[in-house]
Amino acid sequence: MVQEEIRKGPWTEHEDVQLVFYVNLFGDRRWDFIAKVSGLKRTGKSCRLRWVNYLHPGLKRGKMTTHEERLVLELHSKWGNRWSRIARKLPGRTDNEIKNYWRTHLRKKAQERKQAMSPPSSISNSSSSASSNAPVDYMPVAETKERSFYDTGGVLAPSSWISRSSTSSNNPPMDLMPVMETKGRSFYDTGGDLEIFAPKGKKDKEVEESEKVYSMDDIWKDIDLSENCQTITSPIWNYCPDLLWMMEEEESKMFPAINDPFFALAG
DNA sequence: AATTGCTACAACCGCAAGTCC
DNA sequence: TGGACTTGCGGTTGTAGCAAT
Repeated sequence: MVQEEIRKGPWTEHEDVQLVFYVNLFGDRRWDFIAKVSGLKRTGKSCRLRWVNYLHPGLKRGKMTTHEERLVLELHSKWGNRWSRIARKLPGRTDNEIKNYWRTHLRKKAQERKQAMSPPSSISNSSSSASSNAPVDYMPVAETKERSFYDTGGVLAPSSWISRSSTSSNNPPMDLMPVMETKGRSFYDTGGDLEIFAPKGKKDKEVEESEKVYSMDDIWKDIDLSENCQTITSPIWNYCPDLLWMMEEEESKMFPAINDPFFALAG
């Protein structure tokens, strides 16, 4: 069999646009299907990841607020490395983002906290073992230069928007806008904007549980709020605000696959 | 100015759970 | 009911950019 070549590595802008288009068309569930019909030489998995972590319109970008930071600390101490679960409590943040943030920033904070709370007993001195094998990541952290991420009043644009030259460099510096502390509906809960393909009755216990703490009323209120205000969305949407109508116009040119009989099914 | 080490984050991998037939 | 397939999750890696030396 001739196996089709699978692309890996950084996504190009064109791939992003294409993925956004097809997700709008088919919803954000059937990733293998999307990967196939879109003509992207990516796996469904890869498409999903790109969407969830980068392209989803509900994504909040920019620095974690102190509120979010505190929340992460609290929830992590409660749940451990259940990143997706923690992410559900921070609308607009992804599990990946939180995971990364934890590793680079909060591990130390958590450890300090823990030490402050418990008497200084025998603290293991394995500071070099910042290895990822450690169970819950309360690692002793060697004395390092600490950037004051706590007192960033303003919002710094992530370097990826400013100076990354490869994948996302062409995206706009949307993070220069102030980050609003809004709580949008976590996209993990929704299965995306289009739920036509979403499996029914799949609401897990965790979500229900989380709703006890963060009620749907709150969530929808927040959505209203964030819709009225100018929500910061993922870059591709800022970059191509008129993406959808543009797509309609361009689709036949840009994505020949759209004319496939396949689309008759979905349309 | 060049080098080195660190930070930030996108993306991949493997596994487990869920769904479909 | 069980096997194949898909999706979701957590862990890990790769790399660009920046600051310190």
